[in-house]
Amino acid sequence: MEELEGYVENIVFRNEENGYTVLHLSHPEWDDEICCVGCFSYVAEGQYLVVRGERVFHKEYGEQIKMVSYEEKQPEDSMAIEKYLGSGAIKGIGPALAARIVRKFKEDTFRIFEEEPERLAEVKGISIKLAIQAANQFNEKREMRQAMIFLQDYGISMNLAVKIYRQYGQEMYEVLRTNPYKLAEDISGVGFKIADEIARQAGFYQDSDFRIQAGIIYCLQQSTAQGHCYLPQRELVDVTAQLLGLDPALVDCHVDELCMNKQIICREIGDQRCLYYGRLYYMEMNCARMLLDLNLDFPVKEKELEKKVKSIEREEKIELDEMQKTAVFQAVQNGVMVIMGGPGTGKTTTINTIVRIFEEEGMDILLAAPTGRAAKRMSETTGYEAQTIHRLLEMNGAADGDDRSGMHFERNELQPLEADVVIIDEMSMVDIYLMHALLKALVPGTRLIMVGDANQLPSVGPGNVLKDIIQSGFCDVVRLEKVFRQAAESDIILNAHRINRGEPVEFRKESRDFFCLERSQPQDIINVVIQLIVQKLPPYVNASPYDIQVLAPMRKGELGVLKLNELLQMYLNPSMPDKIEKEFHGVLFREKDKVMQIKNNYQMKWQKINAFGDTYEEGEGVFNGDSGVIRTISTLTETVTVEFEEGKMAEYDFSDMEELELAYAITIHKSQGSEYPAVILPLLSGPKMLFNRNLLYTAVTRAKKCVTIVGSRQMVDQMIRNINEKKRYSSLCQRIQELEASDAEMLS
DNA sequence: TTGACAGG
Repeated sequence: MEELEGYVENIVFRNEENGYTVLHLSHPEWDDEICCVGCFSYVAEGQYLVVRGERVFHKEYGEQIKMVSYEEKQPEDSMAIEKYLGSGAIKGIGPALAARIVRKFKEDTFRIFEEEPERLAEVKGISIKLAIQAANQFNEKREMRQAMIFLQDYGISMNLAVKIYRQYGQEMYEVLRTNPYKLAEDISGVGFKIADEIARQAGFYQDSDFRIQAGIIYCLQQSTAQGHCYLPQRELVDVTAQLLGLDPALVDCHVDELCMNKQIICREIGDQRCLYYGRLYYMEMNCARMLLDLNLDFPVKEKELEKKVKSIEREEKIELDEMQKTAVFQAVQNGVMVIMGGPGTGKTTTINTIVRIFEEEGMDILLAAPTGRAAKRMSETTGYEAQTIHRLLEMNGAADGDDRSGMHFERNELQPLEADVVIIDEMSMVDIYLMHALLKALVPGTRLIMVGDANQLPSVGPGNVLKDIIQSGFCDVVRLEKVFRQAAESDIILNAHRINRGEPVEFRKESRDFFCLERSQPQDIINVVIQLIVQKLPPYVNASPYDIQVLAPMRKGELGVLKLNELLQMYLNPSMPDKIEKEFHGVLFREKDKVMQIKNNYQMKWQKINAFGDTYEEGEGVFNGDSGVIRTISTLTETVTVEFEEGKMAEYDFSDMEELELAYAITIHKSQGSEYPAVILPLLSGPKMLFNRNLLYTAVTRAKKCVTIVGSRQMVDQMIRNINEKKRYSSLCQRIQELEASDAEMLS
């Protein structure tokens, strides 16, 4: 970590929504300006800053400081004061006036501004009016600094303090005194917890109305982190009461008041009162409306279409089965449709044919997926450029961490996507936010084709978008069920289907691709895993140990990814005198290690190099979930070279290493969208929320040739019985059905 | 207890 101080010479880029800023810092003693990057809540050119951060090397923009924290500082010597005043920090005062002011008042300048502003007019060229105005500005900044210090006493970070001050200004003190919980409402980044702590310090009662209401809203917001779009009243009241340490009855009577103030929304589903955080209610509602509006009929001549499909089949040397043909026909005829299918059911072939048909009509087609990797795979399998939905919609300004406040999409109802067809793959990963954003950017007349496997892991964000759409029955859904892969009669596929149906898996003695080795102690499980990956499986599936993937449900714990990686590294890639190592954030990376990129990086350059050392292909972009092997580590150039699939070599600066993780073992979540010859699955125990049917299904279907579960059979059965996404409260399905019914009524 | 997305 470095610390440097200097003037903000110029602001190269600034996103006002979230503060993401690129700026140049200068100092009289430096030869060159230094570029700093980060989320600066408030900056202006001419400010004097103390910046702490890491020195990194950006491939395009060179050396820069990645800001970790910063503060504004008042300059002290007269040179610095003059520079500060003259920098434009105070309106009406330029370099010339600043010089004159400082020549007169020297080190006393700042005191004059604060205490005797009228004396500024003694300087030639400064009127009384300008003097007062300048002093006011100056003092505003001082007040801000005081406010910062005040807030920091409550344990509030600098960044939050700036946000709070920007929101309320001097009224901040009043807000803090009367209702600190307002902070949680008005300021993203201040949650109930921080507000509650401030309130406690300010002497608020445990059962104050403000506290209870803020608590209810907070719990509703928090429930979205569990994937809910709403909570039944009973459940909401119970969790809130628990959080606040109060009696449920006391909480319950506040719910109605919040509904009346429209702070939360209440709707009945069946005989159950459901409470929504407003934004989510409107999102579901709008999604339903937009989906229905999008679902136009496009009449076609079936004979001609059939002919076209035939000729594509001939050209591509493929043969579509009945369901695939149905999918193609529906795609052409409907504004909205869903294609569902597990791995190996021919989704790719179907998408390809659909793309070809539309292409021959000269239509504009856009392909996208919710993750970078899925998009990349879509590009590879279709031969058309696919991108993340976020990029498609030109996302802007998502801040780090959980703060989604600044995030928005440039493509929306005002500037919709210009396309005839939009095809989205891996729809199961799309949450209600993303769906809403996508739909807003589509106009009726554009076809929306959604492809996915509803049995995979649910989306990160709230909602059961794909399942709700399918269940609502408003559009055509084609289910591809026939398994084309050669392993059609394999136990992997059979068991995957059993898992889906909720039946116990069969471990047949004579099975050739689906095994369970029962062990009850973590250490035994680890030993078996190592034995499998080092000795037994490679010859069995005819692959190298690096092709075999260990998948674990969790990161932490005795059987977590972190621990497993440490051990597997020891056995698969032990330390050797000639292997260079580099520690980063407590993890040791070594040459020949199997690693994975954990963040989309569109700038990362890669090249393919032939046996003579010549580059024969190059490009950009490494995606979240891509795995590779460390080829070289250079302590001299401070770089790590990683070889990804197809010999793509990418060079990481040491400071980019936060984008890499060891990948002998990865979480099942991370494996979604990838396939491996063999999968080893250590399963023993863990939280019920996580150990569910989807997770097991996702893990099992990653394997092409062989699945080996090591651990508890009982846990396997438990997971199959544990359908927890049923517990995701969402109502997109109901909203669609309601609107569809009322549309029909209007027409009749 | 796990997770994605981007900007000069």
